[in-house]
Amino acid sequence: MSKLHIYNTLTKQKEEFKPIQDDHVGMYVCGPTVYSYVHLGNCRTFTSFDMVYRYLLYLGYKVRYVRNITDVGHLESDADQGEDKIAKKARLEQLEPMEIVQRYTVDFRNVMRQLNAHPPNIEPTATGHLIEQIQMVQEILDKGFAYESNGSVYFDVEKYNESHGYGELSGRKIEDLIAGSRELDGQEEKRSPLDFAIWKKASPEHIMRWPSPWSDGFPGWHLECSAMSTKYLGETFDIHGGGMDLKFPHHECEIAQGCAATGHKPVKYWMHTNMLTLNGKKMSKSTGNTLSPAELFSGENDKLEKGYSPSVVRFFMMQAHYSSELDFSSDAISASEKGFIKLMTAYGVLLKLETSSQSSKNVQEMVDSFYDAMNDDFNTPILIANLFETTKYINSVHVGTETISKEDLELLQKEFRGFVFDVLGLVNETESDNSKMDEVMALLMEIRAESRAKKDFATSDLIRDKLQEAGITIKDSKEGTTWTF
RNA sequence: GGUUCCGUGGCCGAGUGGCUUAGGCACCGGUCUGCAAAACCGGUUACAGCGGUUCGAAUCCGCUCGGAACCUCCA
Repeated sequence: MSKLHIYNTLTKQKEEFKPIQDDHVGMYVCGPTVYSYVHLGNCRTFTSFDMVYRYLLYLGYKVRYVRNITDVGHLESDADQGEDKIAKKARLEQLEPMEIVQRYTVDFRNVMRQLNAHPPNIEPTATGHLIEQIQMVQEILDKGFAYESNGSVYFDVEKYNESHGYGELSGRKIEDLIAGSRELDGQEEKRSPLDFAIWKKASPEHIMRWPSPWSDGFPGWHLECSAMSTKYLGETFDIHGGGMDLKFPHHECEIAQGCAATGHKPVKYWMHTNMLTLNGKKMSKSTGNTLSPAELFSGENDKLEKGYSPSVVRFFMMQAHYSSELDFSSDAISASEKGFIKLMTAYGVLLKLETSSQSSKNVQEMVDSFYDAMNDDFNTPILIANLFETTKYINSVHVGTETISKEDLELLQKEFRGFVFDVLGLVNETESDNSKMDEVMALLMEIRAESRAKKDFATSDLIRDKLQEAGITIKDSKEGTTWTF
């Protein structure tokens, strides 16, 4: 069988995945800034990494998955003299910053739970790690890669570049960056426009502030991830993930901070997920081009005629590779819903399949194809294509044109279930565990069968049509009648 | 303006040198059915344009056109 390969955005090639420490994997993913409700684009990234996490677990790795909550520190812009996003929103809404943080953190966790994403093993917050961040600022200062200016501390990019090379991840050259940098207000404290704050002195009206050796202030843009990933995963860990839009400058700065503080690169495999677009453009809070999960699930929005369940949304996302752009549209999600139902129906059939002395197809090869797809840089669209090929086989066995042995059936049930539910993280929403409902339906099926036997099709069709209106579909076959939502 | 990426059939979306007619949705025909639905079998539509490399390119190179991300917070 193939081995897991990951496309490393640092080296720009697929590499065999070899954890630093035996079968233990450390994975850090940049989480959301909780200053407003998460939108579907945010969810795509976290759903993609949830799939990565799930597959690593499925392969038997012991994974420590850390995903932060950014509740401080991202500056609005340099022009704002360091006004904090959280603090700004707080003033607008007349709330305490931590109240804002709490509200949107709860919303975020709720949405991710609906999407059936596993919670991370550790979900650290920036405000909970001020001491670690201050220590890291000091380390970088001690190593000579930062300087203090008027109470703020800046990372010295040009000095760092002399010994380490800045821009490796994003493919940028420092000369180009200098040439392309814009003159902005409030930068006179910096030696170079490329330098970035790792500690920022708070202006008098700034709400979120902490004491430090340099000033009452707050940590810089990129420092929290470096401090927290180091604390929980060590100075060098296996996988660091995030959205493509974080590649520069955020992740570039993380690499620089890590190298400056410890002398070596912090991450072995960098992974970046691509954007979910709406109308061909990136979803963005600042431009308002967004669709919220709640709107999508309920259907209460001006973009869709109906709502789609979280599993359908998840399936839709999994039908594209994580590194490709994915455009959201009503037609696309609608097509995914039908495919999703087909897959779930096939799973139901798989559980009840009758066995023969031998299989008419090579089931082991099918199962291998699931692993091969995922081992090739988590290629979920190929996995799903292979699952649909298997679906055809399952249905053929059901109608008797193909056969399966007892051993193969057990294997296929285990792995099909594993990849669909454990790896892709889908939920079989068509499943009913309501025994009362089953009894009522059994009665209706019996009445209908009797009407059909008496050729009273008016009654049988009435039952079928009314149930269809209620969202329940009847399927007749030689073995009897079944029903699904 | 700079950096990077993309452009696949009616729609979504894999594939990156030769055999995947990927897969899903839609559509058409057939089997099954009291009629349907589902399922199964079969079919239709393709690699943005132009030029080059090659025995051979959707896949490599160049140009043109179109789109996206980053260069300011952003998943």
